Amino acid sequence: MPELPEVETVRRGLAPTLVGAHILRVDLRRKDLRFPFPKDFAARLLGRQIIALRRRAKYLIAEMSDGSALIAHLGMSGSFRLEGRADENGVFNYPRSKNPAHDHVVIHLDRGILVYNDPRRFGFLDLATTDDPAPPPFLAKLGVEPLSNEFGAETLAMLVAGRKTSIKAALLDQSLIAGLGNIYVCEALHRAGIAPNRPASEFAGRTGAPTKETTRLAGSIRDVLEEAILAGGSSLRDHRQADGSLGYFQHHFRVYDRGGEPCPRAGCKGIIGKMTQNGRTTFFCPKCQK
DNA sequence: CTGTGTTCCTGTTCGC
DNA sequence: TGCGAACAGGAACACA
Repeated sequence: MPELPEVETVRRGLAPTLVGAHILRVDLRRKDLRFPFPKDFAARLLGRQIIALRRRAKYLIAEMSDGSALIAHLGMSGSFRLEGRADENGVFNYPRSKNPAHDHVVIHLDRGILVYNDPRRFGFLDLATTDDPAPPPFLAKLGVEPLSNEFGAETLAMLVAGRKTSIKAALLDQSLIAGLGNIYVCEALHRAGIAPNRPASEFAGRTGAPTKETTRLAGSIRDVLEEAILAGGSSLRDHRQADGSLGYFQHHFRVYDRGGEPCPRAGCKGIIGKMTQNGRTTFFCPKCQK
């Protein structure tokens, strides 16, 4: 589920409750997720107040009153949920449901309970502290934020220059552009009418000036992310009312997971195809993506 | 340094 | 209907 738009949607959903909340208790229900929890993880969060909830690429960052920060990556199947109803004594209880499978971390706040659930455990939580000025290496390696002002056709052209790999693999590389995943790369390439297996370096432009294609691609990336965030925001209410397993944006996909269906581009008679690139499935229209 | 294949894990879907 | 195989939104890691 979680690429940049999903993480941003989660951030917006959590922020009103988390920002300003104090951490009263942290329960780790296993010793690791993808990685072991950092030393004294729970103890170091205790008593802190969350003063901001930010997003960097697919990471959520909860900034604490003491300058430390809780960093979360949802991997493939991670999610946060809030259990916010107090009992008659004003105490928040966990668990409220009988069988909370894969609830690995339970953070008790003064205004609710934040639960991290992750069946596949590809996600992880980390803590950046004030004693250690160097940001965690996985944040330091991240490339440009695709919705920032830094990102545009010129930046994209520069980033792919000299790359021997496909444009699809380049767009998935988090050290170049940070936040795109398999779905939105497929979607952006379709919108831009670009074949996923073309060499990335073709989008560098010959004279340093971005080509029309590169400009179109940069625009498509921005558009699809922004639209997905809007749709995610509007369907978050549904997500809360239902019991959690509904995706946010899948009805808006034009190619992803639509192999065999007609291409939705106006006037295009193509049929959406499927191929594998670098071990990931690519969906594309062989007719209008050149 | 760059590019690619493997690996971690469980749940869901697919094909026989 | 049942059951094993294939596959899934990610990315660190090992290696060519």
